[in-house]
Amino acid sequence: MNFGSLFDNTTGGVPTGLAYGNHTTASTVIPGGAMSHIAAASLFSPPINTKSIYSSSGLSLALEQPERGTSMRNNNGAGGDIFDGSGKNRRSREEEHESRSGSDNVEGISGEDQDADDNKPPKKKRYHRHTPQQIQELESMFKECPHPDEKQRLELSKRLCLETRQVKFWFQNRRTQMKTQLERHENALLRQENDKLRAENMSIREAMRNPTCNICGGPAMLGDVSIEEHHLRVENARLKDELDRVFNLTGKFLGHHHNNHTSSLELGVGTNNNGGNFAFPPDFNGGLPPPQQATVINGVDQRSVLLDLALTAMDELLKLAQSDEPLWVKSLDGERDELNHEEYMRTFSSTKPNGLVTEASRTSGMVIINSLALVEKLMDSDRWTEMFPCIVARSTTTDVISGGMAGTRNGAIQLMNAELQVLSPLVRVRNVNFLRFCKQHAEGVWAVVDVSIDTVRENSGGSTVVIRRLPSGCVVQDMSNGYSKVTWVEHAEYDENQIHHLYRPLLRSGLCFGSQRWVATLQRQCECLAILMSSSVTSHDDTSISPGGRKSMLKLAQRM
DNA sequence: GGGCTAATCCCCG
DNA sequence: CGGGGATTAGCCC
Repeated sequence: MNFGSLFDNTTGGVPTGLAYGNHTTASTVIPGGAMSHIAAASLFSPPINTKSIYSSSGLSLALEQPERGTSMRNNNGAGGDIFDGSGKNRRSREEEHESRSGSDNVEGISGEDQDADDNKPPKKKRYHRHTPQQIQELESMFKECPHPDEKQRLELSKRLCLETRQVKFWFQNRRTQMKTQLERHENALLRQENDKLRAENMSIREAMRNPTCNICGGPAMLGDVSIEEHHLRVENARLKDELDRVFNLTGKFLGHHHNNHTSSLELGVGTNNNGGNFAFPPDFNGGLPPPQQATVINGVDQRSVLLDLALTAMDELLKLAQSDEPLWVKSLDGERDELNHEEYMRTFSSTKPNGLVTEASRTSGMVIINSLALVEKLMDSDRWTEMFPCIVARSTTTDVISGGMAGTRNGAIQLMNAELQVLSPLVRVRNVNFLRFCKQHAEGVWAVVDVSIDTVRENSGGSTVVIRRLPSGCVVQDMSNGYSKVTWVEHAEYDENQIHHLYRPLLRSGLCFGSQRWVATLQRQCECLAILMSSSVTSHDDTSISPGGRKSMLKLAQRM
């Protein structure tokens, strides 16, 4: 059998054999003539608008060209002119196929016929395309169910006059095609993403070649790290310079000179003035518990260093407390004095700390407490914490360098650790290590000075100083009316980058840790105590004071 | 030569 | 046995 006979056999009506016509006569592939009516109508009428119907289907793309071989053949089957146009060539090709397929059935659907004629070259496929109508049906079926079961395939094969295996192949290939399409789509998306990232990468590289400052928009000369490093180097040089001067002073004071030092001592003193007006007595310990064993670091007695530190700090505090303009300038609200930093640097031969922000303020106030009691409170870490609950979260005396002289706090030097706080969740607690030195300057005149010491004890040299108290503290002078005049100086420096930006203005104006706050708190606490002391201490019906607060104040009052 | 499609081969569950 | 991956064959551009 050949296609010629198949086509000629119009009574059979259907060239269904198309691919397998060699062995499958019309009668076998399309049983009976029942198919002929439907098939003749649906399969062989030329597609009106094939493209619109199949444009979405990859498998049916080839069908967009109805003049191609398959369609031509189908058209021919419908009675069209097979010699029309290029049809002649195709016809001859088909004839080749036909002649081949006539005897070659290796890949034929009916395997049992495979060796019917074995004197022909095997494995030669015939070229064949399903008709647009068949494709359309298959596509619509595929949309509903990409995996038809056997029953569905059988039904479809009958309806389309295709072998069930053909239907099976078609669905298999269609799924493969669908998968390939999806992969292509994904690849396209990935390529797009890749191009985008590549462009982004290029722009970042370009930006890195010509860095601009995010803040000023100008060219950035240095990266953040190197700026920080630069600041650290400058600060380090400054500290080394200060250390040299302090060691020289220590040498003068103690009668020996330290030539070499590599101590990691960081001094919070902003001045290098010699203490001058204060001399330690030979028995500086004053009969009080002897100081702890001298700590020697790199050949330097740390105790002597601390003594000198205390002296210079006290000297600075007194000068700050006693000077007026131009060192101090009244603040706008008139409630405190603000330090004239330039004058300060001239007076104390200080250098401006690089990368740090300094805050210095001075406030005076009358406080209903006598100097001895106040000194006692300041030198006792527990009482000090209770006195300034909103500023000091916690404090401990870590070391006593000197207990004072003759049973008093005069000359007492101690190392303390404290957590300074601002009652705001925005500002974290600042941990400071500092030296506190108490000295009586005259009858009824005392001064207590604090100055930060960082890494002295640990000798680690690696701690980060967030906040450092430069010589700060108070000078208290007894008044005749039971009050005393307290002059509080608060001088600190911060790494502004480590302070919450909302609090920078407050810090700069001293509203967080400044002298005003210390004095106000001191006054408030002492007034409460005075009230408690003058009224009935046992009165428990004052609901304006919390039980805890009352307890705390009673404790303080009883100690006074 | 590469894309598309029908069909085949082969492996695996 | 069917599904799916790999491959082949044939055709077209």
